[in-house]
Order: sequence, then C-alpha cells, then structure tokens
Amino acid sequence: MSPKVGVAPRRRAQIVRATIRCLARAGYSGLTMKTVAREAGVSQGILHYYFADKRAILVAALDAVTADLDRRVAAAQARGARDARARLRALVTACLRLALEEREFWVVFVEFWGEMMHDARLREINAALYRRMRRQIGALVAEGIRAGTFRRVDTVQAAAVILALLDGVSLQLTFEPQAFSVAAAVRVCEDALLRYLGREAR
Amino acid sequence: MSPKVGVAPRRRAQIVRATIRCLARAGYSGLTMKTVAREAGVSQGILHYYFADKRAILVAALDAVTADLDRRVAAAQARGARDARARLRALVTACLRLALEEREFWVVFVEFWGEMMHDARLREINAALYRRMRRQIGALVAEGIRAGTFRRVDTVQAAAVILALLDGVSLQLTFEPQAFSVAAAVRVCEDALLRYLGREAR
DNA sequence: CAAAGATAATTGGTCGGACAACCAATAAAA
DNA sequence: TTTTATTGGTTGTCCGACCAATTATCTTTG
Repeated sequence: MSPKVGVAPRRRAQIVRATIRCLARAGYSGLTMKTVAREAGVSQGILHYYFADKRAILVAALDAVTADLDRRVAAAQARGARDARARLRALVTACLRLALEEREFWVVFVEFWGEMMHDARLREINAALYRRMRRQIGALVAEGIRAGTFRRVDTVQAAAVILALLDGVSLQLTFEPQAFSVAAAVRVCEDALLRYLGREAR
Repeated sequence: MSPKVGVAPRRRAQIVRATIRCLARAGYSGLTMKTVAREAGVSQGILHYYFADKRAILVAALDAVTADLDRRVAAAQARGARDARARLRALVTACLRLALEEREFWVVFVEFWGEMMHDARLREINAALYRRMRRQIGALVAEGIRAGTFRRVDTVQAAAVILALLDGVSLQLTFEPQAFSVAAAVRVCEDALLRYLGREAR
C-alpha cells in the first residue's frame, strides 16, 4: 500500500498533522483534499500516493489524536505525586486543561464522535483508547483503595464513572467556556470524585 | 422567507423529520438534499422553497431534536414519584434509555456536537438546552436538600456534575454497548449520584 | 566510487460525478 | 384570479480519484 522506509513516515505524519489542523479549523464537513494538501504544503495527488482514499487519512488522523491524548495523560501521571489522590487530581486537571486550552485536539476528537456512529473502524480506535483510559484510572483507584485513601469501590465501575464525568464536563467547558473556568471545573470534579471515592462523608 | 400559514408548518416539520432520519442513517457527511427530499417524499426543489439553504435545515433539525430531548425528560419527570430521589432515578433512567434505545435522536445529537464547534447558531441552541437541563436538575437537587434527602451541596455545581455524568455514560453506552447494559449503567450512575448527594456514607 | 539502472516520491492536470442552488412552468388552494 | 405550493430540470461549482510525466533518491555493479 504505502512505503515503510525513506521519507514516507515523515510525509504521512505531515499529512496527518495537516489534516488535524484543517479539521480543527473548518470541521469535518469542511474538510477537502485540496485544503489538506495546501495545509501540508504538498500537491493534491500525493495524498493518494500515501493514502488509499480520504477515509484512510481520517482513520490515521484519529489514530494520531488518540495516541496524543493518552500520551498527554500518561505524562501528567508520570510527573504527578506518588499519592493516589494527588495523581487523580493531576489526571483530572490534565484532561480538563486539554479540553479548554488545547482546543485543536479536543475539537477534532469530538468531531470524530459523530463519524464513529457510522464507521466501525473509527469506533474501534476510540474503544481501544477508552479501554486504556479506564484501565489506567481503575489502577489509580485500586492503588488508593490499597492505601486506604479510597473506599472499597468496584474499580471497573469507578473508572467508567470518572471517565464519563471528565468527558461530560469537558463538553460543557467546550461549548460554554464563559460559564465555567477550568480552575472551577477542576475543583468541582475533584470535590465530586473525592466524595464518590471517600471512605466517609466530610 | 417561508410561509407561516397553510400546509407550510406541516411541510417544514415533515422535511425536518426526514432530515433527522437521514442523519441517523448516513451521518452528517452523508447528508444530501437529494436523500432528504426522497426520504420526505417530496421534490428536491421544495427544500429551497421552505428553507433558505442546507444550513437552515440543519438548524431546524437541531431545534427539533433538542425540543424532543427535553420533552422526553420532562415526561419522565411528570410520571415520576414526588420523592426527589425517585425523580432523580427516573431522570437518569430516561436519559440513559434515550441514548441506547432511541438511537436515532441520540446519534443525531452527538453528530451535531462536532458541527457546533464551527457554528455559533448551533452552539447557542445546544447551550439553551443545557441551561434548561441544568435548571431542571438543579431544582430537583434543591428539592432533595429541602426534604433532607440530600446534603447541602451547591445546586448549580451539582446540576453540572449530574448532567456531565449522564452525557459521559451515554457516550460509553453508545460506543461500547456490549460493555455495559442500560440496567447496569443506571445502577452505577444512581449509586455514584447518591454517594455524591447523600448526607452520609452508606 | 561513479555511472547506470531501478525505485520512490511528487507534480500538475484531467475526469466523471455529485452537489447545492436556482428557476420557469404549472397545479392546487384561497 | 390572485396567491400559495410544487415540480422537474438546469446550471455552475467543486469534490475525490486517478494518471501520465517528471524529478529525486536509493542500489547495484563495472
């Protein structure tokens, strides 16, 4: 299909990054091969040299976005404190900041949700990301339980709940940024989660 | 622009409903005036008689979907028990069932999220829906507080948190229906919310 | 190590098709 | 008979895909 050596990987990445920028700027419906080619600074024909068709570029773009998303989350975890509660706060902050301040990636991610409804391949990429996220969050919760910080909650359920809350709050932050500040959102989320996970009511 | 009497309102509604069905089936990117016209059983020319352009149809469609969404939620509230806790459960159940069983509306709603990023008019319609939902949920929480069922939480924050949780869980239900059943999702949500709102740990 | 040959990379341009928008003609309703 | 409603067909535009031709980059070999 496409070469595996030489400049190929770099070109592919260049095209994918250009696609993400175009998506962030004009949206899914405004995405054309022409604008992508111009954004990447290459000719239109080359897009079909590196990708079978437009859809293949989209799949690669979602792959790149999801990879970037959990790379960022992992980074936030790495430099977080050892304490489970502090690491949970770090994760929450990282996710919410991403939604409001790194608009490009979050916008593209939300745009893909609509397409996933009608494309199993995109859906699977997203499902894999969510499995990784839930596993990571679940491990964090389990750690807190072992340390006696959190109550003995079902870690699988807790991971789903926490991820859901983050997605939902991120959405509200994105659509109504004037209604909530990131700091306030982090505080609210943390408060809600500590109450959900806490061993006793404050 | 478009007539306000005669068959006009019915035709407009007919076109909008056809648009929603097409969106649910083929997605935003697969939506064409031709398919909408065929789905509505009218000619293509008439779409431009009742709507200025394609975008206007989309705006009307989002209007219809949001109106339907909070009509359904309100209905679930109306036949719910008087008790705040039971009404919260009814609201949670209604929202989650909507996401999984009334796929048509939920799919279309999620598809619009992507477009909202690039269209202020769509964004405003959505923001209005969310304000109504939060107001409704906030009132429910306030009622629970007055009755002594819930702790003295900030009702505005609580409404945002509850709505966020519902959106997030609905998304996971939609993309990975095999991973969660509706019943389980309702149970998990209710457990999480009661712990969040409860006056003391169980 | 350099010329030659092979392969990879890139271009500009073309093509059929489909799209949104428009309109002239006409049927139905008031 | 005037207004409202509807049609079928037309139009110009733009899209994704494709391709022939050209250049750059490796590989082999004399």
